[in-house]
Amino acid sequence: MHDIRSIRENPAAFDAALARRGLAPLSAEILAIDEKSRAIKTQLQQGQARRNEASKLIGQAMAARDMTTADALKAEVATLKDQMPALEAEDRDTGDALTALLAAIPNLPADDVPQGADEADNVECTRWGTPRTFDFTPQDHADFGPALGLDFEGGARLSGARFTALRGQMARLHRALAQYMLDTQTGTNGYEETIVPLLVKDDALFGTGQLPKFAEDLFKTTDGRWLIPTAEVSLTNLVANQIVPTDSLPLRLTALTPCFRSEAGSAGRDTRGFIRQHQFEKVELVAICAPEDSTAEHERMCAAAEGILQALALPYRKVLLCTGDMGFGARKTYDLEVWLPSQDTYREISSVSNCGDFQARRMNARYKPEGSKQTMFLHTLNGSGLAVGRTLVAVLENYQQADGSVIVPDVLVPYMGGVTTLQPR
RNA sequence: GGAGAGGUGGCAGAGUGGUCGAAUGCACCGCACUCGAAAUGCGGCGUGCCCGCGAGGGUACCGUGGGUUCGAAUCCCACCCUCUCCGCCA
Repeated sequence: MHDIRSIRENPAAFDAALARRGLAPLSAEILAIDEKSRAIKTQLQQGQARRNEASKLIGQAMAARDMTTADALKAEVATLKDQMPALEAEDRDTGDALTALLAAIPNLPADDVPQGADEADNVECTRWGTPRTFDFTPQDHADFGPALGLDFEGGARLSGARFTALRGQMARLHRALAQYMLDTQTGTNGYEETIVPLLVKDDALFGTGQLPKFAEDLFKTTDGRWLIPTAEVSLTNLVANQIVPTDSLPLRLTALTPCFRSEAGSAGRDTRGFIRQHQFEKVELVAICAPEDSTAEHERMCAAAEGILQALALPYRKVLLCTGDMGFGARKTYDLEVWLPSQDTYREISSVSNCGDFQARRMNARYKPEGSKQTMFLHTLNGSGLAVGRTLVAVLENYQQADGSVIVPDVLVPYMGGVTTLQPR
């Protein structure tokens, strides 16, 4: 959500930032509505002021038994009240229009975000690890996975496309990955373990920016709630409408949850395999901090996500997203892309974003800086640390052997009850 | 799901139709006293929005949304949430 005052003060800068996102200028339209809205407000409030004043006088007149004056004043208020509903409606309508307009505008990119149209313009920051040289042709996990317990057919029978069941050693490996990630983020990296609701109300999704624009990407329950598409929604909204005690900042939270996405816009993409599912698990990282700390917090969070890939010895690259590829709420995003041998390319496995005060404004999450009487909006950040399903795919593909078995990465062996290899059946 | 009680400022807690944005206490801030602190005294102390260069003025907000009334924290309706008891249940 954008601050109408900053748009008022510098409409040109606002439009310039929108242009970086590939959007047409909006400040003129916004400010026209804003001006109209304020004019109506002023008029309405003058009416209310007179009504309040007259009502007090009526009280006094009646106490003095001066019915003539009281009746005259009552008549005046009656006239006033005839006009007010129309003004009230107009006030509500312009206010709603302004909110609707502002709520649909994405966050503005940070200055150091590269200009670009789509993912082709993203900038690679670093590469870690060297893709393994295979002495056989590496297979797609969708092909050798079923023999190891990836049950695509079972999932599809139950629930349709993009649902998968995991069985036996595959389920165990998935659990091992999730536990390892959670242990690392709560231990080494100091994020607070959190269990959150998976069903949330409209307000929560508005707060993080999924609503009102992206309802079609979500699943909705019959009682009007929504399944979370990411634990970012639940974790970040924990501070919604709160004034967070300054000494508790930064808040660093993590949660392992299933995530539900309708994938409405991705028909035909990644239809094979375990890459793009309606339901998948993810260890999410969220940080809530003071504005001056969010840049450092962003780097810290990204490092926390990278640590998992490094511990698993999975080659990856870190990419700085360009203006055209960033999500709605982000002002700066790093993607981590893991090497997938079967695709001979890097695929997204984590996205780490600094949202600045964009989400905090939408959900009214504030703090009171030391020595200040004024509350200020917090900064919010979120990142995957990591997407468990995609990490499973990366482990399978990078650790596959010619015989269809998969070696378990060293750090996971304790989580696998000592099992060192997944054997096809 | 049924019955009952209740939702007021950072917290506790008054307030059942007019001068209530709201007593009082605690917490907090400033000042005085003190070498300093405590205690005490005095003063201050909610948020959003609109108007104004400013001083300041206005408006809205007592769970949420409607309604009655010249006037609503207070009356009416609906909904949400919390607590207690009963039922059911992982």
